[in-house]
Amino acid sequence: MNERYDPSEVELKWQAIWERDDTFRTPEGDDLPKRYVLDMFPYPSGAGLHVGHPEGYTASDIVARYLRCKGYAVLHPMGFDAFGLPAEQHAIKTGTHPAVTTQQNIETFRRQLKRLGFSYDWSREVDTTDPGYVRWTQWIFLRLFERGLAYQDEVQVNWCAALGTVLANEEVIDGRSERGGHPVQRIPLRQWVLRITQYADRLLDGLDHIDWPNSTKTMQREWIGRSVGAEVRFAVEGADDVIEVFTTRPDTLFGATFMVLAPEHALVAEVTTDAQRGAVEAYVTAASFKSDLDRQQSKQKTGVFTGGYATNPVNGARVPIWIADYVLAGYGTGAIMAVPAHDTRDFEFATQYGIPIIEVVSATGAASAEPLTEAMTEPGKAVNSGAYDGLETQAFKERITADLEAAGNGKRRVEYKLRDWVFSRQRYWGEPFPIYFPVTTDGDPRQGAAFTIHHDEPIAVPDEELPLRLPDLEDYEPGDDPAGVLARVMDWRFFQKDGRWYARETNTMPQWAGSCWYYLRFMDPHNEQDPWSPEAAKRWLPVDLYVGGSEHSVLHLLYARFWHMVLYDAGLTAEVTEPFARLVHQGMILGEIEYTAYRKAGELVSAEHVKKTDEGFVDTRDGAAVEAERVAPEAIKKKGSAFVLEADEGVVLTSRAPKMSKSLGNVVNPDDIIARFGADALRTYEMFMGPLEATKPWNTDNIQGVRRFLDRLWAVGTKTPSEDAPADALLRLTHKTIQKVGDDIEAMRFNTAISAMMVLNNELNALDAPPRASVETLVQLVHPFAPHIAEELWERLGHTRSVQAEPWPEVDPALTVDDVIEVPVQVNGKVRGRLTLARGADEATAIAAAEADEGIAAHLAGKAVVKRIWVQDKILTIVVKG
RNA sequence: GGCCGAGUGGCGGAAUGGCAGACGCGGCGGAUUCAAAAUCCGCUGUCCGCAAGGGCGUGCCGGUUCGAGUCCGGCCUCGGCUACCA
Repeated sequence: MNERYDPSEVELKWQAIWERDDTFRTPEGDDLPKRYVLDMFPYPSGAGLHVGHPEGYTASDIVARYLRCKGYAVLHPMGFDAFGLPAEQHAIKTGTHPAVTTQQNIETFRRQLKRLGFSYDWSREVDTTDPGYVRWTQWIFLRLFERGLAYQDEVQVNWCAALGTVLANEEVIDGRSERGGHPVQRIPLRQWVLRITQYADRLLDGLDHIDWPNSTKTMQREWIGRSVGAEVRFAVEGADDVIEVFTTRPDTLFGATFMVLAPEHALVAEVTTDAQRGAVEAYVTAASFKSDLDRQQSKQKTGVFTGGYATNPVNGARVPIWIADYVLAGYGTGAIMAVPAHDTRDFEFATQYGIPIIEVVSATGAASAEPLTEAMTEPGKAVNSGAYDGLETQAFKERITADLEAAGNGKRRVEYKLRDWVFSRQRYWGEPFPIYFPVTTDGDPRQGAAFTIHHDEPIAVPDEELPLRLPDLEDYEPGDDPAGVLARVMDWRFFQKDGRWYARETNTMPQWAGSCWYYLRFMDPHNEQDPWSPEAAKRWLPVDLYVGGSEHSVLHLLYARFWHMVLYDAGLTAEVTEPFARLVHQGMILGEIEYTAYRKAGELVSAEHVKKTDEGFVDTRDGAAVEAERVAPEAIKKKGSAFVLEADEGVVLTSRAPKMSKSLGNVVNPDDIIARFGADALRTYEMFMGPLEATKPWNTDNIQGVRRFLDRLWAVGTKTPSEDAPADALLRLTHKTIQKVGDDIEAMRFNTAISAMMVLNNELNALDAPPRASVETLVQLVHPFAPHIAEELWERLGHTRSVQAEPWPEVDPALTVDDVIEVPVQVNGKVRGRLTLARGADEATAIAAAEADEGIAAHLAGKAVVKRIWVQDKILTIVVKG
């Protein structure tokens, strides 16, 4: 017997060898077929890797290693998405330059990733904050700018004057800043915006041709939110103004009993009568202090009558105009025709303010006898609609849209929920925009001379001057200028050229910028002439497998697709329209399962009486507050379908796995796990936990089981093997295992692949001298999962080159099935016996054998056989009666 | 409210419409040991039974089928995402 398995010794040894031999360098040339296997690169936070990271990374690493063995040239790179707020906030607190913090964090991440034995080609590492990378991010921005896809606009932002900063929606609570509780107002601020809406239809259509999870495609479709309807023009009474509305239900035009403008709508002041002006202005001001979030969360609808009226173009009816914040300025035209009978929101509003409700669609084609009690939003037949009565909804929509168009009162219109993408941030730690503006000044603005910046004349920094670098700062605190931190850096901001003054853009790009194209840079990361070469694009695009969390289902994946399409239009993507051909999301890893008991004033309360509310836990019987208390697993037993306290069986507990979080103190650190069990055990355990896509609870006891598997594998691999061919049964098991593991890797069912390997391992472990052929096959199969132990055993089995360089074991299909099989026999749906038959035996043989079987015959005795169903090599079913 | 997903032993989980519970954890028993850890072997859904054997079992109700964890319809519970988009 050889020495014990010491993971850290084996793992560090092989990591050094891989590094020395450059084992995972991407092959040059294009003689091998290619596969591009990509992970979503991490943000290198100060906390280091958590156990969620290695889950997706291990999955892709298994596929990458497997594909190399299958004869593919594999591109499997890693990098860092390193711009972002935490480093900037750290800088504000400590004065440390974000670049310094970022580099430290990257080093930690890189070390941790290497310690897990991932087969990345580290020579291709990218860091989005590296000026050599920023240069090309800026270069791509300029391509967008040239194409008219990047423009400036006044966008409503959450401005907090007290903090001197623009806040994200999540940072605003009840109209006040999350930090400090200062008032926050919606103000328009000049921003860079990307015209993603121009690509809405292509982004939608492209989804039909990619192998992505359905849920993700659905989310993107809903995010884009294409809806077809009509634009309808309502003339304002007593003025020349026209209010345009967008509606998906032009067939309900006869039921429009009021109109609503968003408080920000341009015509609000125009239509308001003097009598109503005070109330309207107060409402508009109040609305400007509410965030989108607040508006949506308030349950009750509010609004004010403007005093003005418009005319319904189809019947000349007089329609009162209201303003209300349930109508969003940013969608459609910012104005609606309200049809309370057939829209839930309008119904609610009309009911509240006593506005008439006119039914214009009914299921039967006859108007209802009773007043409606809720909005009827289903299609049906038109009523109360003049000449259109009786028309089906769909036909009505088409007819009236055509009629409106003919009369000049409207037209067909397509709307999207998707907004253009606000692409600037008032922060320091991001890519500066390679844009500057002419300045009018009577002196040197850096010395305090007055200046005017002509933002309407943006000028691109020439490509050859990129990258435009960030200035170094002493102080990263946001200032009182909404234009951003960089606006204070006068020496950087202003410069003279040909005797004229210019000012740089002081906004920076959002974190998404770098992650929108990193998969392209990986193809050709050291190219100094171009962001990547046409040859590289032709060789590697598209990404064949992209693995990452479903939290990026919409934004990152939509933005990256958008940029890719723009770059496609620029002729840079080798005619590949979609960047990520196949996408897989790894599931979340939760903390260990916890059991919770509840106490009210010290007394235990059974869980069925406890309900979680926003304030905490309460007793549903009297509404009293209840405390949650964690219970150790030893103090628990199962009773029926519930868990109860062993000491008091009347007390029902709840069991659930909470998310890992610092505040719960249940975060598992991969470094600790590697120290105790080894990287191979961690990798294999994370794959063994369950299906890759599923949310799964962590359980440290279970990793011990995987470690035992590796210990036994070590025992098998270090025994002196037999040079004889495997016995028939073992040979067949070996081939079945090759088949299963290969199939499972391709379908990314790693948990069942591991269990198949465990079965073979257990068989081999029972032998004193396991046959070499089977042992070597097992080591090869294990290699993508637990590469270090596999390399070590492969070497000990007498091989001199890396197991990664070996071709994947061949399956003999004839050996993946047995000659003699056991076939169950059912009588009336219950298994009553089993037959041992030659594979391929016919029905007559099976029936004869079944009837000869004593146990089965007993169930047939005295009964009439109604039917026999013989499924070849699977099952024999006999249906009897009587 | 909407969308997506999931409910199977004490636990994580297996099962192209064809033997439910593979594999692993935990538990119980045994071997080894002076003893323990580690390791190895056996048992382990549940109920009845000394046993042979049998009954019941995949959240609930119903359906399709010779046969349903799997397909269909209706619920319940949990999780994630999203939320007045006219």
